[in-house]
Amino acid sequence: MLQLRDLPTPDILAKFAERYPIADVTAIASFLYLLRVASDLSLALDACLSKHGLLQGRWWVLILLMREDNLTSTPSLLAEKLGVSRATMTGLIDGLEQSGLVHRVFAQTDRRSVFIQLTNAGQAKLDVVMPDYYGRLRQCMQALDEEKRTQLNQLLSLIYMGIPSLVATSGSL
Amino acid sequence: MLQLRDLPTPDILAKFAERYPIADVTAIASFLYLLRVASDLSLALDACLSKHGLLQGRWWVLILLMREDNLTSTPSLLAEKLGVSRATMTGLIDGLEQSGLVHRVFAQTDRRSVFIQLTNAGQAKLDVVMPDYYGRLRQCMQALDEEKRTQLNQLLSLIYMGIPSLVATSGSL
DNA sequence: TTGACATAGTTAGTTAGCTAACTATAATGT
DNA sequence: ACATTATAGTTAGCTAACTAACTATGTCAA
Repeated sequence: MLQLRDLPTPDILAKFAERYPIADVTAIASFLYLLRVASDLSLALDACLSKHGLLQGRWWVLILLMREDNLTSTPSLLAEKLGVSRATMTGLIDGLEQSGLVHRVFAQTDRRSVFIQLTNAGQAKLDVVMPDYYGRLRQCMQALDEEKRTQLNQLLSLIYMGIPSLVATSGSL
Repeated sequence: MLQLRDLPTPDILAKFAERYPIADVTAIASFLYLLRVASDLSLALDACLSKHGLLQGRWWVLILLMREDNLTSTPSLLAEKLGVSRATMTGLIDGLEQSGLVHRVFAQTDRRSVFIQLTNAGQAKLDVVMPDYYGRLRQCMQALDEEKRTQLNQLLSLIYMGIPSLVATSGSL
């Protein structure tokens, strides 16, 4: 996401702010640091999952299936919940089915539709991966007490609400 | 990065925590929200840059060049600073050179090496893109005063220091 | 009831990243 | 001096994402 290693130093920010006076240097610094921390977290998650032979996309599909009471969903719903295209979901499911972690069940009611079901092997895989992931995440976040976590969420949601103004065509929104 | 749209609801988290007692639900919630906000910010940045015909990777290269006093660097250094492979940097530079935003200058001292220089067109492009980006970013972050930004940076750095324990093979680090 | 449109899933082709291998050049140690 | 090793950049081939187009099926209204 933000692979940039060399975040701007204060003097670089000052130099850019001189040429572009609209620059808000503390906004830029916080923004870039946020992207950087999140990006490194995502890479660390990749590394954690790869030890179990999983990639983020496929892992999320398993989790979404486990959320369902009958461990079953459809490619369209999964794609929507995961925020990927249906074409991408086809590929994710292909990979998971080849590994035996999910299987396709053709629907009787709607012959266009397919149900994707977590297999026993898929549940067993999660039963190994999730405790490892949760344990590591607990350690990673242990420096933040409950108050700090709440504070973080509040700050993030302030930024989140500002996102439309980063992308908006003009003053709308 | 984290494309997941459906963040877990409190009851889903409770269900998972019941099966996996090591789970730290507030840690999980903050972690996922951080990834989610950062991911949406990155997508918004993509959208902002695409209006100017740029992609994040190429844009960062232009910025890295502008940081240099002589507007010049080498593919290896650029790759290292951007955190991509040298092969990827070759592709980024190819694209920028075809757009006339940078050009390659062969080094006399070391005949293996190439200098990458920002062209006038490249600087002109930045002079359009950067004020737009900086202005939008200022708006996006305006809900956070200086104190909140400092707070955010501190919370992020606590998480950042925890990343090694997310990826570490065992108790080391 | 049937023609137009909508929906579910897949396939094909593109893209931007990666690793590994390659060419050319430089540096180093015996 | 010269064989070995390291470095700079590129090329080739892989992957996982995307969009667009396609097949099959379902829905709905004139």
